[in-house]
Amino acid sequence: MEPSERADRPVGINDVAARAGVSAGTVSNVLNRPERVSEATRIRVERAIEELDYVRNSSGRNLRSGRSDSVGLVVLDVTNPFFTEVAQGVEDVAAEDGLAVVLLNSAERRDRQRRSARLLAEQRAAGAVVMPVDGDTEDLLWLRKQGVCGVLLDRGDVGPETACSVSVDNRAGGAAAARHLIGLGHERVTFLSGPEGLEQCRTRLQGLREGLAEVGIDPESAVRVVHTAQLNAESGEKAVEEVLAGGPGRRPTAVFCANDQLALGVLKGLGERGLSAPADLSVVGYDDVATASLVHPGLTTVAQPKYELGCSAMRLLLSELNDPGHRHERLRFTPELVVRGSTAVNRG
Amino acid sequence: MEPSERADRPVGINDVAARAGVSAGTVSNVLNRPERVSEATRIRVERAIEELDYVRNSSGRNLRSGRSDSVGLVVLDVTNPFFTEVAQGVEDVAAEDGLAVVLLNSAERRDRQRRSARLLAEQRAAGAVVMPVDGDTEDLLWLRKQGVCGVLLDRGDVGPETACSVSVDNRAGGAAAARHLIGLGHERVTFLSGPEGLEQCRTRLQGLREGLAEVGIDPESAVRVVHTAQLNAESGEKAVEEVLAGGPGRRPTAVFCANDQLALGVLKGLGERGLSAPADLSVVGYDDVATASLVHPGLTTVAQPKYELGCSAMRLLLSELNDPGHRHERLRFTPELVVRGSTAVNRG
DNA sequence: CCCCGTGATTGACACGTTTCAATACCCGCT
DNA sequence: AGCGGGTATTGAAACGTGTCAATCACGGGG
Repeated sequence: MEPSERADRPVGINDVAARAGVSAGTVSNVLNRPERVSEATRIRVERAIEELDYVRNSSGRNLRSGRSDSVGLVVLDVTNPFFTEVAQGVEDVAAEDGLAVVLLNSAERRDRQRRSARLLAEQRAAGAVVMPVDGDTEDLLWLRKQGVCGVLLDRGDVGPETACSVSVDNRAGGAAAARHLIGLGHERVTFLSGPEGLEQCRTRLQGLREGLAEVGIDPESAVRVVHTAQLNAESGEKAVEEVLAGGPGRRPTAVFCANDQLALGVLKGLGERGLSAPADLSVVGYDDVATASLVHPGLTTVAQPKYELGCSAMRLLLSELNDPGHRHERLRFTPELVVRGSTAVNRG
Repeated sequence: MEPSERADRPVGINDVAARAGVSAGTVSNVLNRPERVSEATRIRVERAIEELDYVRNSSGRNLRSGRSDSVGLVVLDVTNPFFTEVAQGVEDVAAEDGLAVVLLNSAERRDRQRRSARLLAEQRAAGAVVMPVDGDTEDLLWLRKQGVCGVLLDRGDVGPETACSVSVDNRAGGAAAARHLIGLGHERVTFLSGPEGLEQCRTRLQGLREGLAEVGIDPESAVRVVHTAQLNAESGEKAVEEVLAGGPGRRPTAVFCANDQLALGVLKGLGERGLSAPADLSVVGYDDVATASLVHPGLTTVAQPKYELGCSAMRLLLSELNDPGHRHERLRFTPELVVRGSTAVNRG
């Protein structure tokens, strides 16, 4: 139709310039600093852009500026609703600034985390929000050395002189669960943990113990710890047997799970054995994922501000990117206990 | 420490070349076609790369090649477990080929879908897997015109001469649900749909009707349709009232939900009214998300091969990218009914 | 001793954009 | 008419990489 339609070479800024009868620099100005160009030419250029269906090539732009306009989000498990809500927050805030979010999934594996970091470095990403596998912040530090500023999210620790970080007070969460259970008269509780060595699990356990100690209960004898292979429902279901074990006298009256997924698994496992919460066992989870309110009985759980976590992490990142007087910040949220039906007064 | 450590200008291919005493072209060859370079120099270059901690700049590479090495995945809702499982599949397959996945969230909004498309075009993404909002394939076509080859996933339709597509046979899914309910003696069923006009909902409903007609039941009188504002649990919960409405004689004995989220909401809503499935109402969902097996009673649902959906979409995309003799393909899965506790024989 | 073939390496250019110093233009004032 | 000052536009130079024709080094064969 249009005789000026060239071969299949994509249309570039020069084609637009030619069509509008101006230089490439002017087109660039129209795109980036419209105030510097007269209205007449601006309109002419805009029409040319429209007519040619020009879309700018960000490779060129990034090459020139040495910086890309996308940020990375390295997440531990895309299928875990906790992380996707965080991602939602990150993305919404990033969108306000026109930044694209590259979602990388480390699947809890160090090698994949490393690959993700390399990738972001190669892209010269503007920044990255990373939830390190297992508290391993090495890749984050490497990224920063490469000039990609990174914010630490929810796990691990680097000094506040090194990078921003946002986290939730896991100790307080554990203590809140403890106080709730004590208030209901529970004195023997099992902590259902994830794989050994996970920092967040350890800290939640620590909070639980401290909460018990506060009221004079000896944590050593009152809490027993059971480890699972993974932080998912299947593991929780399988662990029910072991949670309940220990002889009738020593059978716990409550279980505090490191994770909602685990807790949901426990609820299911109880049902399969003809038992139920809270009659046979009070169950407390952690995270407050959407499903927690859908099961019956509803899951009592320690709620984390997931969406806000993502938002604030991204805001800190934006501040570091745009604000020249930026000082690293260490943001810390306090979780809140949400009481639903899975816990009740101990009638043991 | 190293006196050769330059200013904070990032190290480029030229720095490596200088350090190794070769030309930039040779370094590039080491990186991209190692077989063309002698072993001695290759080792020397590799050491230089190591020593300088060089990471290549993909802006330059992409600019040169006119193509980036990442693919887009445009998804309707990052927080919906259905989509995240699909994303998992896409990502796993992409990782095999060293492609990065940029996850874009259209949040069911046309404008955000358009933004995502623009972004991918600007990045000159190698390809895109897109689940169009509301069957709107316009952006996909535009992307293809821009040279970004796109695969259509799960919704909408373009002719197979235009692009590859992967979908699930929604009609068969609806029919399977119908057969199951008929087998249990249900003859009055409500279809709980999403917002009006969603193609997938319409087709599932159509399948339901056809399944009923097969055995001589008149769909017109047997099925009633209730629409909700969104395809989420909250909407399902709110819709319970309306689902149950219609007077005792006309009260349905079963409800078929367009979505597991809706179905889970219905289960919750029933509980809040002192009712329960399947005693008061048999409930069937669609998708088989992880939660479906965790609630009590377990949710009978039409299972979609979510992970495989993602894998195949990405495979088709890879084929189009790498295989010169590629022919567009239209892949179609058949869903499978998973029977759990939320449905039972009609004792009305 | 020269020529030629082969394989390794180089040098220069192209990719599409932004930036910035330099220029062209216009207007009002002396 | 000439000049100063402001604004609009241009032209050329980067940015870091991949490619490819041209060159170089090295031996073997005539």
